[in-house]
Amino acid sequence: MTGRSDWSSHVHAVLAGAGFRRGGARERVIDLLAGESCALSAVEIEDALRAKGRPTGRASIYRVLELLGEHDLVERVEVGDGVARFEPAHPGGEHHHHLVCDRCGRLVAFDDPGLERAIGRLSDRLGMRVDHHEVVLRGSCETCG
Amino acid sequence: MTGRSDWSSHVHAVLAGAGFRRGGARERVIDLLAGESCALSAVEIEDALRAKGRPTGRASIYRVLELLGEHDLVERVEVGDGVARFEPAHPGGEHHHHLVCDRCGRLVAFDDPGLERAIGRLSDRLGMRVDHHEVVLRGSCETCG
DNA sequence: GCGATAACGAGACTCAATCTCATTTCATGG
DNA sequence: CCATGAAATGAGATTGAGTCTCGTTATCGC
Repeated sequence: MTGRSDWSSHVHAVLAGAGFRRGGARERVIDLLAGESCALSAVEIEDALRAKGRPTGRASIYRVLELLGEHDLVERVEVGDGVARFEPAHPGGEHHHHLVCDRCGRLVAFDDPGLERAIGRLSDRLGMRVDHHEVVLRGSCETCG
Repeated sequence: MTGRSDWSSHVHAVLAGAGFRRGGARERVIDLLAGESCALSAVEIEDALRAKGRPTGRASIYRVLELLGEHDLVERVEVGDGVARFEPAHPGGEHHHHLVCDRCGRLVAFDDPGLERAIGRLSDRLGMRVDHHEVVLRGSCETCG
């Protein structure tokens, strides 16, 4: 199992290896993401950092997220409300997908090996290189059920 | 196989059955969608209608798309560029998903029974009602391969 | 036709996301 | 240890998809 601070050091290792300097904004965003389990939007990150007394420029937050995304260090999740959310991407490749509750809007994470296998077989059949996939289910969560 | 004008009459039947009046904007959007195979964004619809000499208000286009969506007459597709796209949803429930080419941005449609079965089994396992699902693959298309 | 009301549309508005550019910070070599 | 050039940052302007308002227009049951 890949832990939280492990992700953080993985991120630092990758970025240092790619020749990037360190910077305050980057550290703050990485710290925050490392400690959050659910996906956060850029605006939520901005608000959370300000609330923690570590205000950070909007442009920097988007820049950091873009950088992390380019290096496959975060996963971008879009559930149809026009807002992009981000969560740590773990090096092993294990990942999960999301169910969006249409009643309360809550985001529920799940994983399913059968689904992953089906997508793997599909990639082979299509004969195209598939680097990434995202599955979004819509329905109602246990609370709203 | 469900044809184009078939979708159009299905839409009219559903809306008439639900007690909606007809209106110019609605007809224009439905006509356009019925004739297009790929998913269109609201802005693309606005531009296409204006180009065809049938200019239609933006608010009306969004209203029509929302109405069609509420009645499962269109499928909303989001591929991560922050723009919602819409395409006719056929009554049988058969649908497809999309691969987005990261090089040229092209949208390629595909369907896969194995994937649908995996999602069906997953819904059962989760024990939550799953009304809808969307799968987006990212990679490179045949042209860019 | 007439009237109630649904449908429409011009344009103001919201807000996530992007862009600009001046300032600050880093890390390297002298 | 500090000068220096590049990278990183951030305040604020800008963009653009999407929403909202409200007065006007069209539909359809009577």
